[in-house]
Amino acid sequence: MIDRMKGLLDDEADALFQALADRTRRDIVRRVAGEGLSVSDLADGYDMSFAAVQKHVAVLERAGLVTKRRVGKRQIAHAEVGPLRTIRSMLAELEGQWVERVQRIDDLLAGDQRAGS
Amino acid sequence: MIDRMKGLLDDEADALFQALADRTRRDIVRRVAGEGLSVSDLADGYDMSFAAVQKHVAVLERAGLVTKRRVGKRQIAHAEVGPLRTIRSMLAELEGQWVERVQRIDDLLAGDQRAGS
DNA sequence: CAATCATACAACCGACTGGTTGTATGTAAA
DNA sequence: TTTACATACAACCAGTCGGTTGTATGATTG
Repeated sequence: MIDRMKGLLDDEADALFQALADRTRRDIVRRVAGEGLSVSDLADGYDMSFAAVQKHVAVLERAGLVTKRRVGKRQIAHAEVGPLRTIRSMLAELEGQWVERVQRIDDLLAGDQRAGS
Repeated sequence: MIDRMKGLLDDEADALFQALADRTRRDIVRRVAGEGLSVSDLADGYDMSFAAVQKHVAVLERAGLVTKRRVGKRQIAHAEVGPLRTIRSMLAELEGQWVERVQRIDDLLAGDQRAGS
């Protein structure tokens, strides 16, 4: 594994953890997890300006956790589950000595879903 | 579930994700995962001052990811695996394969996912 | 077309972060 | 006790973050 690749992985991990290190952004991910929501609909749910919510969505988008799809004049945000699994496998690695056991549990719980990032 | 408890959980999640949102701190967790390491031994591994590494360890300690145990004049840092599992279950919740079940629980217990930051 | 709604983005502000250096304290060894 | 080593902590600095307001652009509706 070349050094540059490790840097990229670290960049991705930085972005993912940083994106989730804010309760509003975690809540946004939860709310767009099922069906998508427009940025305005999202913003209505929080006691802050539209622009603030928009910036939160932008952070999630840059981290790859959310994608937007334009529908008419609205921009619908959807959660991307792949990066979440990436984080979970990173955490599994961090757990170290328990990594195999945990991974086995994950595979069981994930069931139909593929496990690689 | 009272509102204050959700706030505490959010505080914990904020601290955990924030603590892991730095590659040096993730590396520290990796390095102390098996046997512990003194702060100086840790600091030798990074191209930054001892004080900087010490502050990273302090952040991990505040988040509960690392504990220190004094041995002689050294302070040995150990990784705590519990909080890592806490994060992993939070991520599992976010992933949405359990979204319906989780949503039902949330609706029963609180109803208000919206977090005024 | 004009008017309106949804989004984007820039500029600004206070607080926090990640690093530095310097100094103080505690423990061990001579 | 003196010396040296390991840790703690305060003060400082530049950059980032989470929020604000204001303005501009895009798409839908009258």
